[in-house]
This record gives sequence, structure tokens and C-alpha cells, in this order.
Amino acid sequence: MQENRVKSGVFATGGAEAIRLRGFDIHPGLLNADAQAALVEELRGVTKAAPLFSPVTPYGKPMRVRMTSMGKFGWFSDRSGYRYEGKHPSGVDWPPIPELVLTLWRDLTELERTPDCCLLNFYDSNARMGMHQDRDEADFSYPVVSISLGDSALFRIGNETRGGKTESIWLNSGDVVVMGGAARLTYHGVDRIRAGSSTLLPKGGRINLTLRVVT
DNA sequence: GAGTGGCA
DNA sequence: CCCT
Repeated sequence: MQENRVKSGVFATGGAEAIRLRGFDIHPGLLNADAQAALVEELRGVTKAAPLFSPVTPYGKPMRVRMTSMGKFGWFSDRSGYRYEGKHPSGVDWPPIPELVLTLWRDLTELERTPDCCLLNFYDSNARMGMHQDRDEADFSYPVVSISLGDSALFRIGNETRGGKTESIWLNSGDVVVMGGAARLTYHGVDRIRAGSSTLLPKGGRINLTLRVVT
């Protein structure tokens, strides 16, 4: 039997070594099937309390991806820009970040501070996300941790400025990516969702959780 | 005019 | 290419 790759030992079954790509640490299959299923179950309660919505971008188009958040802050955008908000657009508080997710963050980052935002992005099979930087947070010395659940996504990694050559990698259900250090401000996006590649979500699609220290 | 764009 |  292979050793668990996170200290708490509750997630991983072992398997592939981490892949490093342009400073992104990619942990294939870090969450085992049981952990993925348990997490999805918790997220059902989250989307019930704080339903998914499609934010409008500052230039007027609604995003393809639907989203909600957990934690003290949630990511939001409208005509006046990208930002974090203390409440869901319905006025309710964002639900708490699941303990399983916080444990994963602690194990991977070994930081004292835990994230104050866990953004949930839902991609249907046609959804994409253009190349962007995560730069709405106050302190870029904290990493961003990203968890993939459900259908596989073609993830594209660029550079610290727009343009230039890029590299792509398929992210599968249970994969976890840490974007820290120089990679913290690297452009990235999702080009494609592979419909039917996972049975985790009965109706298909992909959930991506991103953990951030916002303030 | 660039876009956490949309479409062909 | 189109649009905001």
C-alpha cells in the first residue's frame, strides 16, 4: 500500500507524484473517491443555502460559469468590477467552508492562517473561463489552492503577463492544484470540459473549489 | 479596446 | 470577427 501524501491521511490513496508546471503544483488524484463523494454531499447543502449565480463582468456579459462561495467572503462581479463581498447576492451569509477543505488547505500549505474564501465554480460541459489572473486579494504571498471535482477540464497556464506561449494539462476529479510563489499571479484559464468523463456529479459538469486568503 | 467574452 |  502506498503512503498518503497529506499529513491527515484522510484524503489520498497515494498514486502519482506531484507534477510541477510553470510553478503550479498539481497533485493528481489527491482526493480519493470517498473524500470526493463526501465533499459533493456537503456542497449540495451549500448551493441550497447560497444558490449558484452567473456574475456579470465589468464589460457587461454574464460569465459562462455559475458560482457561489463559502467563508467570510465570496467572489463577486458586476458592472462596477471584480471584488469580494461579505454576503451572497440574496443577502444571506456565505455558508461556512467545509472542515474537509480546511484540513486539506492546512495539510498542503502548512500555514497558520486558513482561507477566508472558498469559491465554488460550476462548469457545465460548454462553460469555459478565459485567461485571467487571480488578483482581487490583498496579499499575494498566500497561495491559491484549487480542487477539481467531476468532469475533467483542460487547464491552460500562461505567463505573468498576457500573451506568450502557454501549456495545457487535463485536470481530473480529485486533483488539487497549488498556485503559490511566482505562479500566484500567472495567467490561467479553462478551455474545455470533457462531458461524461466522471460519474461523481449525476448530471455531469465540473465543480472547481478555489481557496483564498482574501484580506 | 480588452475581455475570469462568444461564436464560427 | 462580433459586442459591450
